[in-house]
Amino acid sequence: MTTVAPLPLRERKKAETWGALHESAASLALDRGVDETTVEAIAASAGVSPRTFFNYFHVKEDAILGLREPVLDPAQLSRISVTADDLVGQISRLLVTVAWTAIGGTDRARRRQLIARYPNLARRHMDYMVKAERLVSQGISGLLAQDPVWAAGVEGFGPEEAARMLVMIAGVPIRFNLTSADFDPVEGISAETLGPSLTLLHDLLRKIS
Amino acid sequence: MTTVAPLPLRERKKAETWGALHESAASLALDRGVDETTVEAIAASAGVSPRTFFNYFHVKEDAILGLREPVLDPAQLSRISVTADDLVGQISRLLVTVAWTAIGGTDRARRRQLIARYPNLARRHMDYMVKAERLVSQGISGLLAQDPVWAAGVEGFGPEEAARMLVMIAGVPIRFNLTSADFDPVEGISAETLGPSLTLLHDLLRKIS
DNA sequence: TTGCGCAAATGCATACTTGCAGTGATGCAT
DNA sequence: ATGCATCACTGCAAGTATGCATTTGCGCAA
Repeated sequence: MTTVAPLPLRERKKAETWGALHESAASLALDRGVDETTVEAIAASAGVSPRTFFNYFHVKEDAILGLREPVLDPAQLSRISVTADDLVGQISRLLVTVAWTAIGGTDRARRRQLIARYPNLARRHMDYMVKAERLVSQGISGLLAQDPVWAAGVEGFGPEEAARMLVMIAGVPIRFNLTSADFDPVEGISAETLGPSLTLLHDLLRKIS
Repeated sequence: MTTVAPLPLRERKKAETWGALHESAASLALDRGVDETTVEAIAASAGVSPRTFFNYFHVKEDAILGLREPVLDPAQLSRISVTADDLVGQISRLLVTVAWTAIGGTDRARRRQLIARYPNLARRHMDYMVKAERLVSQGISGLLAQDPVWAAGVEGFGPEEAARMLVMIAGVPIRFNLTSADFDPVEGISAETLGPSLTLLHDLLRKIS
């Protein structure tokens, strides 16, 4: 049996406040509408001050969807092989993971209803993509620096810059999906939906080079 | 002799209001600082109401820098050859033009001082990049649709989607420059600074495909 | 030239967002 | 147990941003 980590009181309270704010925001938004749900109401319903709300979420929409800051799991990063041939595909998948674990946290059914009714909520995905790119860039940069082939850099650019552009390239199919008309903000991006975009990318690259 | 187009009074006044707001914003920001310059003060100095300010600029920073909405010049679009071999390079240069004419409008020396003192002002460049990409995407989409090779689409995607991804790829070297540590927000991006990034892009693409 | 339609400008109300200073509870070392 | 440092939370104030209804004055045609 694994003993549950007994969170210190402080941590626990913080998690509770976060949960209360998210719960309040989501349920208020669902039954009275997003624009009709004010930060003041959310805070009141969660039993904290409006000022505290902004200590937990940058913007109202994040509270409604329950978004957390993206985090790069070192274990997943280390699974990347910079010498394998589908490096871009690997990075794309890593990007999706980083951005989506931040996004897809909570209550699926309610998310679906909310986003269906208020598509604007999904606009925040792009922001999280940007943050994910920054994180992954740093990670990949470290990997390249350790690799004999990449460490020397490319065309006068160091491995750090190579990593930055590599991640931008890998981000293209994701941004492409994110801006597609038929993108499903609840399902997010999966291997299934990312695949065709990666293929298109590779095809275009072949066509133009 | 060409007679100067006698702008209707309405148009002229609008241009004057725009100029007054920009002038007030820039000069106030320069001598008392950006954060110390309120929209209220700008509007007062320009002789209009604070509400009117937001009819001209989305955000305070845009007024300080005098940014205009990006516009795609049809003449420049028609100069693109979708069959030439450096299509990505062509699109990149077009993107730069579209985004930069919107940005580099006014008084160079003052821009330099402002951005040197308040680097955060330059963060707005990315937003204008996004708008430029949308415009150019639509344009390129039209071109591809008329071309026999592209019109059929690629890998099950139509020409609009091919255009969208193509423009995203072409945007990579620009975003790369925009996020570089040594990027000069006043000079912007020129053939000179775009060149190396395009080379890096091509090199990476060759390496990974 | 008179009158109508329209766009710019305005006033007002409301909400979002952030910085700062202060307070109390928590966690930790003595 | 005591004292201290830290952190969550709070209240207040200022500023940014937007929607809506109303007024003002330009442009145009009868």
